[in-house]
Amino acid sequence: MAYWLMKSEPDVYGIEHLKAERTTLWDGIRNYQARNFMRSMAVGDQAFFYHSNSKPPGIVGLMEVLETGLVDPTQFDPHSRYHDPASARDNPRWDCVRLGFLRQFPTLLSLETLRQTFSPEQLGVVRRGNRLSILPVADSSAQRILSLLES
DNA sequence: GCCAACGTTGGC
DNA sequence: GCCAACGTTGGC
Repeated sequence: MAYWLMKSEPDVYGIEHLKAERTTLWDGIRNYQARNFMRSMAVGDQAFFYHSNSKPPGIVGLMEVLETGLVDPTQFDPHSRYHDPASARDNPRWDCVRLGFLRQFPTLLSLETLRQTFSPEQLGVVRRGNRLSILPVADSSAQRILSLLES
């Protein structure tokens, strides 16, 4: 079982939304590197939910990968901000995964604390200017994050 | 609002 | 294939 970190702006889609919905399609990813990380996800993997563009930014919860290799429907929706006219229905460019709510942490684990704990090599999200919205998290880092949240 | 750190696009 | 221009993310 692998760990991931997935960013979302809480105003757009936050942990509260997922808690209410129970599961969600993680669509709208339009970055090839992030897409490829999604493609390497397996059912049963877990992902930290990271609130970006919020005060303060940080990890707020934990999700579970329920389904993989799903076609992202928003690429074919002309009314969606994620519409991609260059993507063909018989050869979709973008896909997504279905995630399930596991838990919301009682406290937020801030980016500042993450920076104090991890180097950019250990945890990509702490690197300044990292725009990737989906990142792998090493097992040891995931355990460290979980232990920080317990204390 | 600024800017770092990219990714994308398009002319050549 | 190179590279300048431009766009986006996201912290501060």
